[in-house]
Amino acid sequence: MFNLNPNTGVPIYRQLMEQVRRMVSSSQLKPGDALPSVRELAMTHAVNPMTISKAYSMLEAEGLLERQRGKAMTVAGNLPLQESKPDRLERLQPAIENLAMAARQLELGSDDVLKAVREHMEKQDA
Amino acid sequence: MFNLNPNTGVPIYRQLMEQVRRMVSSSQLKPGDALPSVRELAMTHAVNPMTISKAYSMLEAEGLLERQRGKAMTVAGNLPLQESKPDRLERLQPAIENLAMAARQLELGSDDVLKAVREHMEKQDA
DNA sequence: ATATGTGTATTATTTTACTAATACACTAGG
DNA sequence: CCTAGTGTATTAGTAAAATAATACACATAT
Repeated sequence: MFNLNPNTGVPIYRQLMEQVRRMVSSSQLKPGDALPSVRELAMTHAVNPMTISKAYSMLEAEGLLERQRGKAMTVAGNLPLQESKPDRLERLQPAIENLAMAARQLELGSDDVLKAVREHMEKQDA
Repeated sequence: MFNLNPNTGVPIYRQLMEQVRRMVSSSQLKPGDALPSVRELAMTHAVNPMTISKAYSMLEAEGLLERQRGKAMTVAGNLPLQESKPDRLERLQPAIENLAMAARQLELGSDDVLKAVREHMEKQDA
């Protein structure tokens, strides 16, 4: 469900927060949906439970998740159903800027970059 | 010349290392070329000089840079002139994978992603 | 020689991220 | 009631990242 890589330099709890935000934004996680348990995520990603709990707590502080004693964390109920495509494209911008910077420094033109992106995403769908 | 953002979670010295590697790979930095001085980079990016020095030292340990006492750091002289396009595309992969993951979680299709990338890169060239 | 420019070593401090091992409060099902 | 499942608090420790303030060794141009 999530993709947590401890070798990117990006803190694990930050990776998780960002990915939850995206999936809520696209309604792959809808209001009321339960999130994977802290211990389960910690197990499958070989990470300390408190690292997961930290991400969940910060998302609750943001108002994105709701906490109920003794039960699994759920997506907050007072959220717009799905963000518009422009809003989701806005969330994609940092990844695009990062890609564009790398391409510029590698002196790869938009044609080469677009081809590489297309090939990767088609492989993904298959 | 470089783009160092302290808010991404990625350590500054790692950002710098990666960007130097890319520009050497594309021969925007050629063997013998001097790099910006530690103090200059530290000033313009509001960063501690030792943070820059750490990146330079690690790149020297990699064999990418050469150090000469009292003089500026230079690109090592024993490097292949420019990496092939396939090799540079290989270096682009992490940025592509990151973009594809974000798109998948945002439920944005390849058409929308490609359009957004194209628009961003065209704006860049202008 | 002197001044200015390299990178670096040193020492100390602060902040952040992550791990570890327990224990607690609560919910739900048998 | 009891057990297994939630998230969390607690306390402690380790490691990484970045800052800060000096000081050193060397090169280069004046």
